[in-house]
Amino acid sequence: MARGYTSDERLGRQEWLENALAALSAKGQAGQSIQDLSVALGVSRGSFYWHFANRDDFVHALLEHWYEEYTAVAPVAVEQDGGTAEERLARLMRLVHDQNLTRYDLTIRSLASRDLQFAKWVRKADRFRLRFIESLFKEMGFSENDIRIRARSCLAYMATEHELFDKLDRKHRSDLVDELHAFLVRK
Amino acid sequence: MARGYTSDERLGRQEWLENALAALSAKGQAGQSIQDLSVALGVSRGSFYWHFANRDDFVHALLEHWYEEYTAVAPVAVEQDGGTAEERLARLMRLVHDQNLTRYDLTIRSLASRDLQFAKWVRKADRFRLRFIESLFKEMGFSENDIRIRARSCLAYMATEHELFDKLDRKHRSDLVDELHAFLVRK
DNA sequence: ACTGTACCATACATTCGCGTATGGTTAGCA
DNA sequence: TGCTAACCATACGCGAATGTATGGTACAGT
Repeated sequence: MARGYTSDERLGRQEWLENALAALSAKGQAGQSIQDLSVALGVSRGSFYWHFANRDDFVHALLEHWYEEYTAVAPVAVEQDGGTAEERLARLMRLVHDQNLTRYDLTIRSLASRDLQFAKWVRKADRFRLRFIESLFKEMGFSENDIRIRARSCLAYMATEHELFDKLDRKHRSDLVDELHAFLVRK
Repeated sequence: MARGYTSDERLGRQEWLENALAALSAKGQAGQSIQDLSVALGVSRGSFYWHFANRDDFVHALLEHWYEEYTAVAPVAVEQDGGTAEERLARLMRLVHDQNLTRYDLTIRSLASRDLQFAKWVRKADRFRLRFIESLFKEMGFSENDIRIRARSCLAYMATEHELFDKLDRKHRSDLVDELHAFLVRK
């Protein structure tokens, strides 16, 4: 009683998902209960059960949200500005780095490991990313072998640079992305 | 009562840790309760609490076990056979791939995300791996820039190839490691 | 003013998981 | 044969988390 809503504090389903992603990644494996998530978003568990039927429904929605917002968007944004394949690859790498699009990868993979049905979203994302990067190297005229190894190097690096190198030296992480690009497109 | 032990079924602490790693990585985020772990190892929770004081004690021991058995061992095995830096890098990459030394990386990182104290083991492993790989490229005579980018590419690839590429095409994963080596040491 | 819709809080009931206490089984050793 | 250490099972108490049921607030439309 007498809590006094302001419409700013009320959440839609998309806001729930996006904020939950941030909360999950921040608090790690702890604080992943519905109670903890709710208080992190400033609401009660009643809000959660309004938007989601149960925990599995929530996780499934979270995976789909992540796939759309953090994987599917990148190639679209990169392709619409045109340019050579090298330029588009450079823009992709800069985009992924600058927007930190892989920041939730670990959290998502950890969540998805609970269930084979969940894991499908992750494999779908992996396949999608790899196919797109490979298409860029193919357009540059590399051999099948070169396409495979360069695309996979690029994917592995971009998917883990945040986790692996953030704490080691965060100053030059941005420059390293550009240098990696030069290294990968070298004939 | 009347269960009838055979000494094969009884577990030491190290066996507990090693088998728990496998169980955790197999069952994912689910089945990570002490109950689930115990039944996966064919014992009851009483066995767990004989070897470990509580859950945190177990996780801490698990991280230390993982660091020693899956990270610290590799450079030792590689260095003792000598050879050029290129040969040692090739042996390292083959060793990590063939023994699947990074197979528990994701599970470990997920566990370590619970606590800052836990996360120190992961960062220690990341630093250890990177320093060793960098030392090999340094010995090959690469510039500081080349050392950074090649060592990081190597580390990122080896740490994730199992997760990223296993389901895509497992037939050629082994060849890809050799091709990556050739790509990374190219002047 | 009235009504429906969207969103949220709170109070249950129930199950789950943790940690402890206690007793039991085996192998080795004297 | 007796004793001890290592290892395990089971039962118990308790707090935590899940899902549900219910009532309440705000807003938009009429």
